[in-house]
Amino acid sequence: MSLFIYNSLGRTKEKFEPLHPGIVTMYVCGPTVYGHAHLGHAKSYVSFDVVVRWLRHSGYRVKHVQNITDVGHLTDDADEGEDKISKQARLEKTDPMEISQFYTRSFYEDMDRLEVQRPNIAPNAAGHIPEQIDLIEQLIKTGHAYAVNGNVYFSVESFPEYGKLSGRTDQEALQSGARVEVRSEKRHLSDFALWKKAEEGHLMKWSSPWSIGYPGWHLECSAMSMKYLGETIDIHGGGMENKFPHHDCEIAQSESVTGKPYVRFWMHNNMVTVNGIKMGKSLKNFVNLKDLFNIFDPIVIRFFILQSHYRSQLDFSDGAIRASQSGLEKLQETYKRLVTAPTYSGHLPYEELTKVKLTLQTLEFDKKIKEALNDDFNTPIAISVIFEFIKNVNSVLDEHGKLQEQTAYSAITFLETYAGEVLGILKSREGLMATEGRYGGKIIDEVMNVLLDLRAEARKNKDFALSDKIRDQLLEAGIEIKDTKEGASWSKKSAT
RNA sequence: GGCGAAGUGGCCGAGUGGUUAGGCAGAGGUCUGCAAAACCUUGUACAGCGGUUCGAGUCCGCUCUUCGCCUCCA
Repeated sequence: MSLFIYNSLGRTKEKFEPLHPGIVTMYVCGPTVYGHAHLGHAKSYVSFDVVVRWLRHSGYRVKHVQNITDVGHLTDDADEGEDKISKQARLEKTDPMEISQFYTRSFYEDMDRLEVQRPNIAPNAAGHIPEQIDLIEQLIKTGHAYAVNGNVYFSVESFPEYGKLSGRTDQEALQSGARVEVRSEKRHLSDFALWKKAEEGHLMKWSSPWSIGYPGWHLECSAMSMKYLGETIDIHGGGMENKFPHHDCEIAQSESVTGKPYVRFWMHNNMVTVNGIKMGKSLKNFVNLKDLFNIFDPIVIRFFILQSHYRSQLDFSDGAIRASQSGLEKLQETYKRLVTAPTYSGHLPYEELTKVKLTLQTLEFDKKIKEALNDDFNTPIAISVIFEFIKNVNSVLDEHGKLQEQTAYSAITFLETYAGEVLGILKSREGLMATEGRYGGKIIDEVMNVLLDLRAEARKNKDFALSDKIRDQLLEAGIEIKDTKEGASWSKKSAT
């Protein structure tokens, strides 16, 4: 069974084979660190995290590079020429470096909580100025770039394929709607900056052969991708909004220098809307992850994201997340039930054996879920397979109250592999058994066992007043009791 | 204006030429001392209008609507 990936370059699903057998080189556009991460970051990085996890699960060594953009892109508002990080630094009356460090840490905090595995290499743009200057020099030398007044521009006309990713290939047509050209030092309106001379008061600047200034917006990805992964990489991921101009510019810069394909597979994830509307700074509807995590468990957000396909727009709403939360709880509960279910060795009576074997036949589920993930990382389908599976697990446990050892083992393995290792939506066994954290989960477990024993005894003596009192009071304390065939169990009720 | 995506049952959200997506919510039932949970049953949805086809949410055309990008943005 082969993996097929939708390649934005060509807009079709293509069979994926890495350039070098066994090793996948992958670059994902990272965040600009001038503010806390929001829901859009979550969607992007959770999606690509599953890509990495699935490739690794499939046996590849994945070399995953994700940049940190700490050289701010230019802002478009009144503070002309000032970049985002400089601006934020001025607002916060501090050093740009401090800003980018602060938000870099904040970013990883949030990603960690979302169970996003960290990249192998996380290079930052400010730390790779020489590499970027070097790339510009090569572009000038080969006639693809020119310097004017301390600025350097890439000459779009020198790269006939410019725009091939986004489909914006006809540069003349693109210009036709534009206003009569303001006298520009650029040779062509579509030419883009590789190096900008720093204006008065610009905080982040470096010396270069052309001026004291800073690199253009698109350069860092090309420079760092080629430095750490080579001239041609297997996968480059990013948000759809970056197709043009960012990714098209990357292609132009890189391929002009190397003469080789820059990226074999371009993957673009789609955007988040909030209650049906684009999430945008101007609309003031950015959903900050730190705020969101106060309301919902980060793993619920992760699950919510993976319930839709990475190439689809995802609409965020309170109701939708709540629905996901209920669904995920069911999955977690079933896993817990499975892990704690009594098992027995030996054989089942014939009719039970056939039933259990048929219903918990994991091979079939294994095949289905592999097919889904190999089909352009179709996580919604993968999740639906997991739900079918847990329904069968519950069904068998409802009927028998116990599982044959081998069945239990393969069922647990199935969940831990796909829901856990690949999708990252399963809480660890320890996390399920105890209340999280440092407050002595183990002790609480033991106290709960005492309470549950007492209640079981009360029920046995038909002292329902007492047993209900225990149940009701625990519920008030946020602990829910469930009576199943395998005995009573408890779980923390979700906050909402 | 240019480039692109999409309109699916109460909600979210897959799929795609003929067979159940899945989750949440709802209804009925089983189980239970009661409840919760779980399980079983239940929903004949694919924007509208034409066309292709033995057969279309699924392909084609038109219409309507929504959304994204073209300016920093995941």
